[in-house]
Amino acid sequence: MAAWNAFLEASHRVGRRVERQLRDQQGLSHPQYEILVRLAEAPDREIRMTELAELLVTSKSGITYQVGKLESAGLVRRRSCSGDERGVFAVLTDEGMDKLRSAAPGHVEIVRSSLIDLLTPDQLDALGDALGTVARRLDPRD
Amino acid sequence: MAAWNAFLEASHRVGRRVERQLRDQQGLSHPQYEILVRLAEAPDREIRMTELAELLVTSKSGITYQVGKLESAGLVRRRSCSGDERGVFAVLTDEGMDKLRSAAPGHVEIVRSSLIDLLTPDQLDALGDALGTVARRLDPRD
DNA sequence: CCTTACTTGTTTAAATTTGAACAAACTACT
DNA sequence: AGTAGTTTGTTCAAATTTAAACAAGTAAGG
Repeated sequence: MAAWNAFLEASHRVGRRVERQLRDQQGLSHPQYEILVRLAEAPDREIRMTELAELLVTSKSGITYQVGKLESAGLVRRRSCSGDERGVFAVLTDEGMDKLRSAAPGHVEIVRSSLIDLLTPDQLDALGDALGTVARRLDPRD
Repeated sequence: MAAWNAFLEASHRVGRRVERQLRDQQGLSHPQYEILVRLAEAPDREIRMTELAELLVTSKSGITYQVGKLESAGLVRRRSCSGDERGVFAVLTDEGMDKLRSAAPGHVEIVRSSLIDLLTPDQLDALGDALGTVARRLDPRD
C-alpha cells in the first residue's frame, strides 16, 4: 500500500500547487484551464459539452457551470449543433486563445517544478507508463 | 507531457471510483475515511486537528467540517488538549473503529481493482518510487 | 511584566461539485 | 407514423471546499 499512499499524497500536493498558481496568476480554476487547452487542440476549436465532461473526467453539470463562467469571461462561446438540436458546442474565442497563450508558460513551469523536474528521466518514463496503463484501463470505453 | 496527462486522468478516474465506493457502501466521504484510518494508526487513536490537516493535505477548515460530521455520526469525539488550551484532539471512538473495520475490506478491494491489480509488480514498484519521490519533495517540511 | 509575533481551531461567505430530476430531442424497431 | 428507450444539456438543492477574518492562547525577548 506504499504506492497507494504515495499516489494520494502526490495527487493532493501537486493538484494544490497547480490550482493555486492558476488562480493567483491567471484567475482561472484548473478545470477552466483544462477546458481552454482541450478546445485549443480540437478541430475548429470546439467540443460538445458531453465530450468535454468525458475528457476532463467530471460531471456534465460541472461542465455546464465552468463553461458558463468562461462564457461570462468571454473566453468561450456556445454554439448550437446543426443536426442535433439538443447538442451544444463550446467554442474557444480569440480572447480565450489569447488567455490560454498567456497562461500556458506559468502553468508549464509549475507542472515542471511540481512533478517533471523532481524525477529522473527513467522515473518519469516509468511514471507515464504506469499511470498511462491505469488511465487506459479505467476508461469506460472498453 | 504524456506523464502529466496520464497523471491527471488517472487521479481523476481512480479518485472517482474510490469516492463512489465509499459513499455508496459506507456513507463515508473519502476524507472521512482517511481521517478514520489515520486515527486508528495513531498512538491513543488521537491526532491534533492541525496535524490531521497536514496529513490529509487539506485545509484546517476542511478538517473542522469533516470531523464535525464524524462527531455527529459518533465515530469520532473531540478532546481538548491539556497543556495547550487552544489545542483539540480528534479521538476515534469504538464505534468509529468498528465502522473502519467494516469499511476497510471494500475500500482495499476498490483500490486493488482501480490501481494495484492493473499493473505488473515492476510497474507498481516504479510508480511507488516515482510518486514517493514527488510526495517527499513537495512536503513543506524541508 | 509586556508587547509583539505566531499558532490554533472555528466561523463565515463565496465558489465549486455532485447527483437527481427534468424537458427536449434523437434512435430503433415495429 | 408510433412508441419505448436513450441521450443531451440544464436546473436545482445539498454537500463540500477554500480563503480570510477572527478570538483565544502561547512563545520570545526585552
